[in-house]
Order: sequence, then structure tokens, then C-alpha cells
Amino acid sequence: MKHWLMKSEPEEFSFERLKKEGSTWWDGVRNYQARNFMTKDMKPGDLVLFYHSNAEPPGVAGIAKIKSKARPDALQFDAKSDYFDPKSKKDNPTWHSVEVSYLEDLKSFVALEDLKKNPNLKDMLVIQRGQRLSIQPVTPQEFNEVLKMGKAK
DNA sequence: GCCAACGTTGGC
DNA sequence: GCCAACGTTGGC
Repeated sequence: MKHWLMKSEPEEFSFERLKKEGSTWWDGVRNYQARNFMTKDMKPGDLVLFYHSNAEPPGVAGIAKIKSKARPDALQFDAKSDYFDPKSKKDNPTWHSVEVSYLEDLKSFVALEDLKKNPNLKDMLVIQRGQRLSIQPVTPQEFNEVLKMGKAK
């Protein structure tokens, strides 16, 4: 089982909304590295740190898990969507998404600022300068450390 | 295949 | 709102 961090802008799709709706297809990813994680590495049951980016404050809002493996992202064929990709072919879609489901709340939000202060997380990708990737692998140690922070008051 | 220009991300 | 860092595009 692998561990991941997935970024979402809470104004677009918050952890609270995931909790309410139960699950969602993670569509709109238009970055090859992030796509490859979804199509090659993610498996149902993998655990996810649900991260709020462009938020006040940014940080890990809760825990989710991968529900279904990757399938073609419908938005790439929707000419009215912001995520429309005219170059993508129906018989060989460029973009995929996975289904993500709510798993559990944290007792407390784990702010980016606190991730940065934790020496055990100094190598975590999300705290590295200029790291924009919207889906990032997380080591089991990092995942458990964040979980521990989130379960403390 | 190089690389400048451009658009986007996302913390601050 | 600013802007550094990064990915993508397209001219050559």
C-alpha cells in the first residue's frame, strides 16, 4: 500500500465536501507527472493526505483513500469545460482520474507551517520550495508522522 | 533539440 | 496582489 498527498483548493473542492459526498472523481489533473502517479502507481486502498492549497492557512485537512483505479477523465472531451483538451483522442485518452473517498477526520488541521517545523518531515515534498505537483508520493513514515500531528490536540 | 516567452501554481 | 518557481509551447 502506498501513501499520497493530494492538493485541492478548498474553494474548488474541500475536505468537508468530500466528507459530505463520500467520494469524488479526481478530475482536471493536467500534469503528466501527476497523471502517471494515478495511472501507474495508485491502487484502491492507498491512503491520502487531503491537502488544502491556496487556503488560509494551507495544510492537511483530513484523510482519504483511493477508491477506484484510474479511468479516462471525461472533462478532456467536454468542449465547455476548462479542462477540455482538443488534442486528446477518445480511443487513446491523454488524461485520467482516480476515485477518492472520505476516510476519516483529524482532531486538528495540520498546517503547512507546522509540517515545516517538524524535523521528521524535513524531506517531505510539499514543504520544499517551489514544489507545485498536485499529487505527491509520501513515505509511510511521513504519513504516520502527519497522522500523529493531526490526532494530537 | 535548444531556449525564450508565456501561463500557472501557490505561499506569502 | 505579488512574484518565484516551474511546466509547456513554439520558433528556429
